[in-house]
Amino acid sequence: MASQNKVFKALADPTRREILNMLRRKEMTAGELAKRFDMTKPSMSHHFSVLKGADLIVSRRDGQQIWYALNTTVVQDILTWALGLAHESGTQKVKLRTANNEI
Amino acid sequence: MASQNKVFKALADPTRREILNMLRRKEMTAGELAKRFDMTKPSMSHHFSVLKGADLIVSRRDGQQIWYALNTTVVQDILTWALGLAHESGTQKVKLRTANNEI
DNA sequence: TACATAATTAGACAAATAACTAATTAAGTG
DNA sequence: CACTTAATTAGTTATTTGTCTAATTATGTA
Repeated sequence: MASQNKVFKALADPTRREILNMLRRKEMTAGELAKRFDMTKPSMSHHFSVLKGADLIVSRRDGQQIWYALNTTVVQDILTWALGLAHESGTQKVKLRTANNEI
Repeated sequence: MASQNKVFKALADPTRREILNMLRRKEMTAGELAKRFDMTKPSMSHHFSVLKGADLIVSRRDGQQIWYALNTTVVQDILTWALGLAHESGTQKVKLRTANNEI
């Protein structure tokens, strides 16, 4: 995990959690994302920067626009952390699968 | 979930995450917990209060001591949230089981 | 009651955070 | 080049957060 602390600090803000939610299905540009919040673009830029610093999102430039996408690897790390809490360690091994039995 | 925002704010501090980790296996008293951190008891008390406010821990008094224990229900809520992020919703249903196939 | 122990509450303060406006960078277009 | 659009960076400010010391509450015991 990038830095566990950066990840949890990033998740502490509701705007940033909502950004992650919006990126769940598809990548989006900074402008597209910003439009959906009642906040200035510089403020949104700051949130993108915090999410990037935590490795929760990745970005790429395409012309004038910057596309942001969820980094599911770090989300998996959060899951692993929460699983460690949820199930007393040592006594139980955990498996995490989809309905189709994929990892 | 108590209030999703309170939960994530509570998780944002490394001391509080460590407290949760220590409560993973067994409940502990405020004093026992406080001893293990390089911090005053009032500071620890504050962290307990934040964790309680987020419903991440529960407490009971036994004589002079207050016992704290992890509330695994809310930890499950965090898992559910992270699962929602990790797997694009709609296309996949998720199951979460232990090695013994318990829920 | 008087004292000790466990823990919290109150209040102060420095550091971190999230928001804004103004300025800047980068890319596209006439 | 001049201008527009997309986005970020710089700098300011109010609020929140984490820590401390001092005071208080609650319980147990001689």
